[in-house]
Formats: sequence, structure tokens, C-alpha cells
Amino acid sequence: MAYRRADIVAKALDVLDAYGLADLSMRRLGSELGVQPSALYHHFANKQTLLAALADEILHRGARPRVEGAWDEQVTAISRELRDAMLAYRDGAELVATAHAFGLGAVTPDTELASAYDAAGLPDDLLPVAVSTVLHFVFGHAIQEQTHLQASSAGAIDDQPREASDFELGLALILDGIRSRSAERLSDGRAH
Amino acid sequence: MAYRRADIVAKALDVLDAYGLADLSMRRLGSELGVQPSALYHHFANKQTLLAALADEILHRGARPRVEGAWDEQVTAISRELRDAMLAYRDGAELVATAHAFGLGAVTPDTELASAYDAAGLPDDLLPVAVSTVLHFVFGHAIQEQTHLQASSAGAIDDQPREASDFELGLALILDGIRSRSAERLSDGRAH
DNA sequence: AGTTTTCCTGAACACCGTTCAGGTTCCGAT
DNA sequence: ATCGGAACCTGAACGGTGTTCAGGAAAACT
Repeated sequence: MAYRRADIVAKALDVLDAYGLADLSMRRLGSELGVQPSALYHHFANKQTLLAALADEILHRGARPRVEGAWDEQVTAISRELRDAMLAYRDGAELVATAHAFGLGAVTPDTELASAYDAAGLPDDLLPVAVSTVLHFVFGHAIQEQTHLQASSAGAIDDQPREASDFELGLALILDGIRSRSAERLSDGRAH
Repeated sequence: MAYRRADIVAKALDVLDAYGLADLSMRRLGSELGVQPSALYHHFANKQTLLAALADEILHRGARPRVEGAWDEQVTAISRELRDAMLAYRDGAELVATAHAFGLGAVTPDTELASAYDAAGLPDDLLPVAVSTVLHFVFGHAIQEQTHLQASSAGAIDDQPREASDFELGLALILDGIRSRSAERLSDGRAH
């Protein structure tokens, strides 16, 4: 069937969540599908392409309806959505960040963020900087959190809220910086 | 000789710069040293430890004398030093960022940044956030720049100044955000 | 019915990190 | 001067990895 490609991605996500990115090999994925590893190469040119499809699927599954409101609220919503989507799967952050770094994958958080910034009235040369600064923070924070969370699987569980609030704080920090250079300063305070 | 360990690190940096991180295998490094790959395991417990030593050496070689001045100038100086050190070697950014994520390596930019923030008068719960936010930006930006720079080895050369100014802009953005929550706002404007 | 496209097998290639028993080589202490 | 031990290295092997490729089976289209 032509549906086979989506099946491979789905099964690969299962394997990823169960065994981690390091143990997601073409051989393992093949045997999990009851198929030779070489069969996978009829659907994906190489492993990197497969991983990019995985990253896309992770982001797609974590997608939320577009929120209305001021530009900073939209940026915050998009950042949370991206973070939550990546954290929903084992090694999801590393996977998505790597795919993004290589320019692979169809789903681009960049463009979503850029359009959210439209209402901020940023200088033209600052828009890409604002986009990538937020992205680097979201990626970096999620990877660090996922690494720590995995390293101490048998540790204290009260680390998670701490990390989550750190995320909100750091994001607010960056938005403060962007806001100070924005023409639209209506949402300066706590309210929208 | 007991100097052998430093020799291995030095040669590994040569191989890294010449062939990239993906081609830096224990076998290649061994043959480059005229030695069996297994010989390396008498000096390093595993490859990850070796890579951590490489990251340390890269940061050590790029170290600069401590700068004096306001806290934000110090943070800027440390960030530039870190960035330049990583960009000085092929795949240096990825290498250092990975070692840092795994908590390996003796050289920790974290503590340097934290002490630089001392004079900023930040709330206690904001200090780790300020440190990690800047670090995530520096790492993320350097990795992206190095990836793009390597992907288009035969491309336009005028990308580099663009990226460099993006770095300065993004960093200034974050510092603006931190400054808005700092008790010490003397260095609010352009001057120190 | 014949042909083309899709999908998969099975074997192989060239690597990889790591381990381990067994040798040298050299230094320090008796 | 000789012994003991540590440091260093060899050579082979183990169990993996991504990827390629000729060929076969099955389904779809004409």
C-alpha cells in the first residue's frame, strides 16, 4: 500500500519513545515492522530523511489551534506549543532541533514566529534575530531539560516544575528585550 | 611518556579541523598517531571522555584575559570569547555544546557567567535563568552559523558579517531583558 | 495477457566503539 | 644488578551501524 510510509513513521515514533534515539536503528525499526532494513530505503532516501519526517510528525501531533491576541502572547503560545510537542516524545527535543539545524523538515516554526512578530512593529533587520533568539532558547532549554530528566530517571520528581518555571522566566526575559525595541508597546505590563 | 595524553588531544584537534567531527573516529585518530585504536583506551575511558577533553582544550585555547567593567560588558565579553573559541575549530560549536549538555568537561562557562552577573543585582531565582538563557543563545547561534557555513562551503562569503551582527543584536536583546529586571540600571544606555 | 511499477529479500561492503589476553618497555626500589 | 610492577601498546575479535544492489514476488494499469 502507499500508506506504508506513514506506518513507518508511526512505528518509528513508538520505537523512539520506547528505546530512545540512540537505539532507533534501521535494523531495529525494520525488525519491529517485520521487514528487512533495506526495505526502508524504498520509502526514505536515508536515515536523516526518516528522522526529519519524524520531527515533522512530532510537531504535527503537538500542533494547537492558532491563538488570538497581542504579538507577544502569540509568540509565547507558539513557544509553549513547540516545547510541549518536543517534550512529549523521548529525545524529541534533540531530534527536532537537529532536523531544524540541517534545514530539513517541512514544518517550520520560523515562519509561524515571524508572522506573529508582524504586529510588533520591529525594525526589519531585527525580525530574524527575534525569531532565532527565541528558537535557540526554546530548543536549548528543551534539550537540557530532556537530558537532565533522562539522566536522573530514578531521581526526584520535583525538578519538572522548576524547569517549567525557568522556561517561562527565560522566555519572558527575551520578550522584554524584544519589547524594548518594538514600536508597539501597548502590552508593556502584565495584561494583554 | 606521561605527556602522551596531551599529544592525543592535540592530534585529535588536528583531525577534527581537517575532517570534521563525523570523521573523527578512534580508528582514524589511532592511525593518525601511528597507533592501534585500542591504545587510546589507556588514556581515555571512552570516546565521550576524549571529546570532553577536546571541548575543554578548545575553550582553553580560546581563553582571554578577564575584562573589567560593568556586569553587562563582562557578560558580553564572555559570550564573545565562548563564541569565537567554538568557531575557531570545525564543528567546535557542536562539540562544546554537547559536552556541556552532558555535564562533562572541566571548563564551565556557567560559573564565569554567574560571577559576572553578581554585580547586576538580580533576584536569586533569576540568576540561573539569566545564565542559561545567554548560554542557549550562544550555543544555538554558533551551531547554526557553523552548520550553514559548512553546508555552503562554496557559497557567498558575505554571510559571515551578517551572522556576526546577528549575534551581537541577539545578545543585546537578551541583555536588555535582563537589564529590565536588574537592580543595577546604571548601564542602561549605550555607555557603560 | 502483458507490462510496468511498487515493494521487499538476502547478502554483502565498509565502517564503528569497545574489550581483552598477551606482549614490550621502562622506571623505581631493593 | 636485579627484580617487580606499572605504563603502554598490539592484534584480534565481538556485536553492532548505515547503506547498496541484484533479483524476485506481487499488485496495478493498459
